[in-house]
Amino acid sequence: MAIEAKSDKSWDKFTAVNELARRRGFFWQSFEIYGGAGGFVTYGPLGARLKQNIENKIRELFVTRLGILEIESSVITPGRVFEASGHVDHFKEPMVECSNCKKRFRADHLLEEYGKISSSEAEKMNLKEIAGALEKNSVKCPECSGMFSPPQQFLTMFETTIGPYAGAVGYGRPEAAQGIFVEFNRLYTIARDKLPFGVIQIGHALRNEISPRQGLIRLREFTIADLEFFFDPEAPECRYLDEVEEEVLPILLAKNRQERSEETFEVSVKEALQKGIVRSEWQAFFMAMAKRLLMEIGVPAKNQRFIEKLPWEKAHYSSQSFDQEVYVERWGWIEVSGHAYRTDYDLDSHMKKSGADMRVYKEFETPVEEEQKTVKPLMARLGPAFKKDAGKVAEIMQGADPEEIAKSLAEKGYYMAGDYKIMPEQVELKVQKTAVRGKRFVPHVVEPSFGSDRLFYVALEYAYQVKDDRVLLSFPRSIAPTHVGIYPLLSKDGLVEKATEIRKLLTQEGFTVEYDETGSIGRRYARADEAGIPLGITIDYDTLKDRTITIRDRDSWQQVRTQIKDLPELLHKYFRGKKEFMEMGRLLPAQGS
RNA sequence: GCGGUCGUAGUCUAGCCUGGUUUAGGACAUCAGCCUGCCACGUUGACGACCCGGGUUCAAAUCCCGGCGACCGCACCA
Repeated sequence: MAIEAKSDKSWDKFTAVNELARRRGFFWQSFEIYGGAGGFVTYGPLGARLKQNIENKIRELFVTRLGILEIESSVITPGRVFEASGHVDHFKEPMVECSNCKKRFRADHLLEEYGKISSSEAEKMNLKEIAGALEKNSVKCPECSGMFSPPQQFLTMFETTIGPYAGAVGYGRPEAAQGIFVEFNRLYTIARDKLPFGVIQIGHALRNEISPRQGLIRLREFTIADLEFFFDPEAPECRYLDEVEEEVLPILLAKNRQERSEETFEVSVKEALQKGIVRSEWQAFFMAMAKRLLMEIGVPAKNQRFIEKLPWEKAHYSSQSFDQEVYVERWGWIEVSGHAYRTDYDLDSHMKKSGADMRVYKEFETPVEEEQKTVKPLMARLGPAFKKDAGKVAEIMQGADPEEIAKSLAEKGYYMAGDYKIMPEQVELKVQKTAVRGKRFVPHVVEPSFGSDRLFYVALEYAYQVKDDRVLLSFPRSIAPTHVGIYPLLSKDGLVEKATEIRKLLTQEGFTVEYDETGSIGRRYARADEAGIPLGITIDYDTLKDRTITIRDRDSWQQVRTQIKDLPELLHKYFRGKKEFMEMGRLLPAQGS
């Protein structure tokens, strides 16, 4: 318990939160009966509900309010998808181990530092080449000058085969984003061929972390909320910008980070865009939304910041990245969301790999007149000249660049179509004027990506409070896993029956309710505070007389008295943030023991 | 993966060094009563543990080895 735990020197919030979480059923490490497995957690009843509530906040913010489309795709993904996306190449690291001191190093980093090999060069090398390069440059262990073991690749994606066929390699997705990109064409149609539009997916992702630690902060299986927002790079304006312009973003710039400065500077969204700190309006918009999301789950603005990623820290697909970080007691700043400008990288890669056309068509406001040279083979002349090869010749010419044909005919007096010599009189050169009404292009993407488990953790940590040696979880009311507790003051004289009635009334209204009649009333309040239940309804003898009850506030422990019949409406308003606790009834004088 | 520290009921912990004293002790939580007119009251009782495997020994929670897991540091974290 918190009371004893506090006197312990090793006490910190992380430990306390994890302990409470396990005890009260928010989450715990999975597979405990088999000794546990690192990087996997089970969310218990309260945790599962809290997590859903947080994820529903994301939905409310993006799906409901902005009309972002939500999809759900599979975790297991054919290998080609992640070959195209670049993950197969980038999600593994060549590592060497010093055979003397056993320290492990990234082989490519060693080559960059001691072998004067550029990072792009080092990245392209295979294991043999790396081994060779290490030897050639006589790279030794920087710690103890020992020799290295042969380099090995460590792939951080979970690999499997799809069906019984060894050749059908599949991976557990390390992000939900690719599930959106691969379905782009269909989604674009469903969005009725209009940009901009966004698609979100909240689901599990897998990363075979070398050493997952830190509880919920780094898991091997976790929930990610990836939002891919597609827009026309020539029309990059964000239509909701005015809603967030004045929102202040605390930003730690890459150039300051390189000077080892931790100084964030506060800019409004508007300024950040004007000064070019954030390059995309949509990205700035989503950063502002992310800040609001975190505030809504209980993290004050002063404990949030955005850091710009250094070039080598950025994901392979990103042209500008910011991490949203939240301050937690144990580890300092931890990432809760990433904001990447993915440009057209992913769609372009899938186009190349799959052959599917993922461009969208854009009509110009006014059609553009374009002059185009065309070559028309005159079959009447080609026929007699080439006999049965004439068809083939015509085909070659139609595949060739008309400009080149014209140029050759003009300069040399003939044109070589493969092995065939074409004379000017065998073709008709024309300049054709066409009205080009639009063009095809690959949309750009900005991606906000939230780690659901980390949001969950920070919500828990920020809700954690100690008041008079009692623990309470002060969740914002909109994410509280349980809405109201219902308590008969005593378990006799008809109070239980009355309480049961009220319980039924409120569950039918859709509230999540915890009914508790065991132990003293104080104990039940304490239990409820620890589960983060914002309101408690107590049924006492006056209830039987005048049909009123008391509502108790978790955070202030104050009580108001009100009519049972008003409860449903009052509670609905309270949980939608349209009524405050003190407005729900007549305040009762503080009751002490 | 490496090094250090550690692993006893739901939670926290005593015992381990120096093997037998233990039917493994306590606190809190939980459950069933009694009590109780608003903040972990009191009281009676109940439930409940030596991470897993092997070894040493007449005897292992205790000593040794291996595994798993946790925390810290190193490395890693697109």
